[in-house]
Formats: sequence, structure tokens, C-alpha cells
Amino acid sequence: MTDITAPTLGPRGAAKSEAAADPHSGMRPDAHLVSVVELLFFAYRDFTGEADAVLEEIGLGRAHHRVLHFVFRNPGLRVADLLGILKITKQSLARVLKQLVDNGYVTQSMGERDRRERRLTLTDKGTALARRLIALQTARVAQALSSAGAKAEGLTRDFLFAMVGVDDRAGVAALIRDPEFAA
Amino acid sequence: MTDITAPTLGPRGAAKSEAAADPHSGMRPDAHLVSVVELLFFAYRDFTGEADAVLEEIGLGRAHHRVLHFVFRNPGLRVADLLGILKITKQSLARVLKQLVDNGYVTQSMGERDRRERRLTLTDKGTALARRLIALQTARVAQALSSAGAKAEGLTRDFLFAMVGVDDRAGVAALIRDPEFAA
DNA sequence: CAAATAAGTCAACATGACTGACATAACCGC
DNA sequence: GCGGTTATGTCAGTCATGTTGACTTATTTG
Repeated sequence: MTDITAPTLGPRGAAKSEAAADPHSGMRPDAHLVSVVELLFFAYRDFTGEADAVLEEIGLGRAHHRVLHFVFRNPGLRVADLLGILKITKQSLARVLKQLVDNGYVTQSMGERDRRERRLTLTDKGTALARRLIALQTARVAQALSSAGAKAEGLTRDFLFAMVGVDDRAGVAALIRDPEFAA
Repeated sequence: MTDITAPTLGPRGAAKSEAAADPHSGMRPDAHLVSVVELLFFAYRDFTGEADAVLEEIGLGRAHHRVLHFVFRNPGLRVADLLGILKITKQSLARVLKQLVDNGYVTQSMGERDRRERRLTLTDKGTALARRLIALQTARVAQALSSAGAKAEGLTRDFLFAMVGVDDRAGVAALIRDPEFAA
């Protein structure tokens, strides 16, 4: 099939035709920073894993979780708001939202002033699920924060917030409604 | 289609049939912790977004990025190692790995001692791409860390590391080869 | 030599994302 | 009140990435 080269010896033998062939030479990115990049990957992988397992049991996926979560936290959210938060297309949202409504997790009601709007809220069933998932995730965060020490919470939040794209920070700050970022 | 209830007034009007209907009452999860959960979502969303855009131009996806990254950082990695790191199935990996090999980003060579193994390394082309992507991500991390202040780096790393599942921490620590976590 | 291991492969499928076009309904300004 | 804009929903098709389970091949190891 694909051609496999002969066994190599030592420091990747014949492969060092050019300087760039050795990733540990030349313009190596700062090792500390790279490790943070990798930790972010592993942390997020395991952060979502726990909730995914619960969701799988009831036939929902991560996409449903995100909708559920933000509607839980922002009752009366409009579809357009959700599109802006999740940064996905109308189609992608429509599919999962329909399933959540059909399965009795989310209810839609017309906007009071603007009747074109569909204000989204959770049913009791939806609220219970959202709580269950958020409990899993906050427990993991709490454990990690206490592991990292008392000062970690503020700095971690600052770091994560600064990782958000500049254009979205205002929106995120409003959404998370955290004392530290409130106006 | 789906039934839409009539407009609601005030604090989600008739919806408060039970105590659980109001997510801001009762056993509300700690607001600080929830905000960290949400920040993690937004931070990761934007963390991956930049690299995704570059990858899209050349017809690759996030899955390719992950393979590229870990082979870049761990030249000579075996397929089995990669499966353990990424926690995906052999099939999923096979597809993206084949594309990376076919497109000249990755080379495979037989293991020196065990010739069943395929040691993975990057070509110059692969190394260049990996560097370009890692530069984007470390730049974002560096900006966020400086934003969060001098003490943020250590604590952020501690936090992220503690977010990793207990069973994987040893493996992750070995992989990231960070002074702080080295044996 | 037999069993275990590393890798590759086939076939089928689920999820969640995308695009682009089009259909309603409702609001708002003129 | 008409026309443009907005909020939402929908149709139809595609793509990327993940899954399962079974099977093959080459190789190492007991």
C-alpha cells in the first residue's frame, strides 16, 4: 500500500535533509506555551467526556447539551441569540432544537413584544437534565481549582477570558454574568 | 408545526408550575464555577478557530491537526500511541493518517527493533505546517497569559492539568514534557 | 510452532457541522 | 397600508469526523 521506509536508527537517521526536519532545532516555539496548548486539548477532552457519557444514555449529543445549557442559564433566549453564542448555522441548530422540543426538554413561546421571536425556556425535565450535567462539570472544575490552589480561580478565569476572541469578549462577559466581569 | 405557546409576560409567567422551573432558585450551582465552565467552552471554541481557518485553506481538518501536532512533538510515535493520546478509534485515525501520508505531511518507517511498528515522523512540509499552526496557538496563549498576569502561567497549567482525568495524568505529564511536571 | 501484538482494511452507520435557496409571519418606517 | 427588513423555519444535499465489528497480514515472543 503506502510505502514504508526501512528501519531507522538513532535520531531519525536520514530524515535530517534540512534544518527544518528536526523539530527540536531552529525556531522552536516556547516549550512552556506549547505545553499549555496541549493541556488545553487534554483538559477539554476530559471536560466534555463526562457529560457526553450521560447524554449518550438518553440519546442526546454534545450539540444538545450546549443548547440546553445556554437556555438553562438564559431563559427566554431567542434562536438568534443562540446562533450567535454557538456560532453554528441555523440548520445545525434547527435540528437539535427540534429534537429537544419534541422530546420535551425545551419549550418555545412567542415573544411578548415581537411575536416573530421564539423565546426558549426549559421544561422541568430539561431543567433537571441541565442541572445534572452542570453539576458534573462544576464538580470537575471545583476539584481542579482546589487542586491548583486558592489563587487559581481568578487567574484561570482571567486566562480563559483572554483566550476568547476580542470581538466576542463583551458578549461573553454579558453571558457569563460573573461578578468579576460585570459592568 | 411544533406548538408555540402564547406570549408570556414577566418572569416567564405560567411556567413556574414547580420550584425547579426557575433555574435561579433552589439548588443553583455555584455561579463562579458555572462561569468557568462557560469560559472553557468559549476559550476552546476560539482557541481552535484560528488554526481551523488555516487548515481549511489546504483541505485539512481539526483531526489532521491533532495528528500533525503530536507527531511533530513526538517524532517516531507509533500508531498505537496516537490512538491512546487522541482517544479515537483505529478507523478514525486511519482515515486522517492516510490523507496526511498521501499528501506528503507524514512519513512512516518500520520500527528498528520491532518491524511491525510504524514510526511516524513529519516531512519538511508537515513540519512547516505544524510549526505554523503551533505558532498561532502559542501566540494566543501567550497573549492570554500576559493578559492574566505573571502568576497566571503556573496556576493555569496546574488547573488545566487537574482537569485531565486522573487515569491519564501520568501519560499527559510525560507527553507535554513540561519542567513543572517532569519526574 | 502457537499465541499475542501492531497495524491495516472493509463495510456500514451516526452525529453534527456546512451551503444556498426559499417560505412565512410579523414588525417598522414612510 | 405597502414595502423592506427581520426572525424563524424548512428543503435538499454535502462533508468531516466519529463509531462498531470483523477480518487480514506481518511480526515478535513464549
